[in-house]
Amino acid sequence: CPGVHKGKSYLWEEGKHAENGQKWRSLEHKGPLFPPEYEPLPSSVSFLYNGTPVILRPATEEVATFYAKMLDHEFTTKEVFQNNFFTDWKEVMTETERQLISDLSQCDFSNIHKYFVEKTEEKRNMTKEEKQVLKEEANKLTEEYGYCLLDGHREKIGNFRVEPPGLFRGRGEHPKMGKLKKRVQPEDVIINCSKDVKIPEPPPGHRWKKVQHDNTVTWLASWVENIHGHIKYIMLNPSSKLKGEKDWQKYETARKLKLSVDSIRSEYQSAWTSCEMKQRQYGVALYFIDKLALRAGNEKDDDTADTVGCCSLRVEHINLHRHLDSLDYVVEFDFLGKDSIRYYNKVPVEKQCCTILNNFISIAVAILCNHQRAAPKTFEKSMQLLQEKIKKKQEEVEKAKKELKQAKKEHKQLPSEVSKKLVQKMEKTVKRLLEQLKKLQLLETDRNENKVIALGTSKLNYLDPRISVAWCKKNNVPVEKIYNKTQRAKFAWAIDMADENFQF
DNA sequence: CCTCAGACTTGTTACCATAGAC
DNA sequence: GTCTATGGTAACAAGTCTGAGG
Repeated sequence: CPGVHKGKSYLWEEGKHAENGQKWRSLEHKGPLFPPEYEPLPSSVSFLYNGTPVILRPATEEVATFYAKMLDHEFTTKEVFQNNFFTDWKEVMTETERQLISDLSQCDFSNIHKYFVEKTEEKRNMTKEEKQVLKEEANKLTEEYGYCLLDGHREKIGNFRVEPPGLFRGRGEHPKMGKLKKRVQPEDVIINCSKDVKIPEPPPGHRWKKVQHDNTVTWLASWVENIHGHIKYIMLNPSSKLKGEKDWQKYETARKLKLSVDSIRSEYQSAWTSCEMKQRQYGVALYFIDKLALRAGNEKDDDTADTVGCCSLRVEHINLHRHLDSLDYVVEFDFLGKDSIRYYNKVPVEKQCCTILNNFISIAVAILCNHQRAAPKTFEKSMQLLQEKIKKKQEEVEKAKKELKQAKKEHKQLPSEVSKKLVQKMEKTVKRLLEQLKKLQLLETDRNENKVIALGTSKLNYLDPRISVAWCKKNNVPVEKIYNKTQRAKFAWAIDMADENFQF
């Protein structure tokens, strides 16, 4: 139980740390453990191209072994995997190799594959004593690299090894499958530890990218991975005090949430009736997260598998049923979630929720349909003019920003009343231009939406004008703002009749 | 105010040791 | 003794979310 540790109040410590974001006071470790260097294949094991043995330089051969080891897996038969692999492999090749090896289908890795299968077999057949020796060596490494000293406590590290090179697999239909995950060098690694301790030694002949002493973060080492350009970290094991306390905190938050869950539920339910689309979306999304425990669903990069969560669900991911399996108002979910795991569920929901969803879906469909409608001739032309205006304004903004930067620089170098005035003037100009740009952009989206949604028709024929009039009166908006002269004439009856309390 | 890098959590899978079945 | 099921854990991919900085 965190919080009642050996007479020390971790609660108090946590509170103290939390104030300025400090995660530790002292941190000492030996740095990450690197995978062994590549061992070239024995000369008896040959790679064949077009049926003929070809000797590859070690770097090229290494990448070939990554592929060869995976030959048993289904994914090496996938086109995306093969293309990505071959592209990256060719980049490692020498010019001569690249000239020769131009077609993956002519590559025969089977000897290499066989070699590794035999090696695993050999390892499996080792005697008990040999296995024991290996085990002890591994233990020694864990003992040496697997622990750190955090605020005087010896803590287990979660992943003390740098990830070895290989071919990226990814999950689901990942567009980057088969790409080469490059070998990480000490020169790529940032070390994080405290100032007053022994700094970890880089492997002989190498240096670290950087050694820093940032106690507002919990990681011991980091590097940038080449597939997505994300940062990878060496962090503590979940058994550590640091992780444990964080976990505990998480559940405490959940307990607090319990106290306000009723008000949250009534809040999102009332959002269902909001006149704002955004609010209704918010209300339904939160309802699903609450009812079905869906993940939030953040925005994703394009070059990852197409998976979604609650907020990134698309029209094709749900089906609405008035009746299904003797139930009313059923939402049928079918989508790929985290790790490309399929989520399939049929959920009866409140009628109101179903109506809103239906509404969301019909807006998407309407847009789809309206796209095919020819826009008025004058529309294209006026939009073009508007876009030119926007472009011009953007250039003006850029120019003004540059001038502002320059003015700031000059003011910094040689501050004077004149230079200060200039900076202020430029700041004003930039602000004004930005506002103008925003207005133009707003106009553009407005016009675009008008194009597809054909608001005019609804406004004149389908929407009871008394609703709009009432809204105007209630919100002190002049009716002139929403109806022009002709429209006001047409709806004179409504303007006269409806007060702010009108209910349709 | 918004974006996005960075930090951290969550989840799957591969691998391995071990226990029980045969 | 060998085979196989099982459970733990290392590895690492794939999420979430926050806060610094433009």
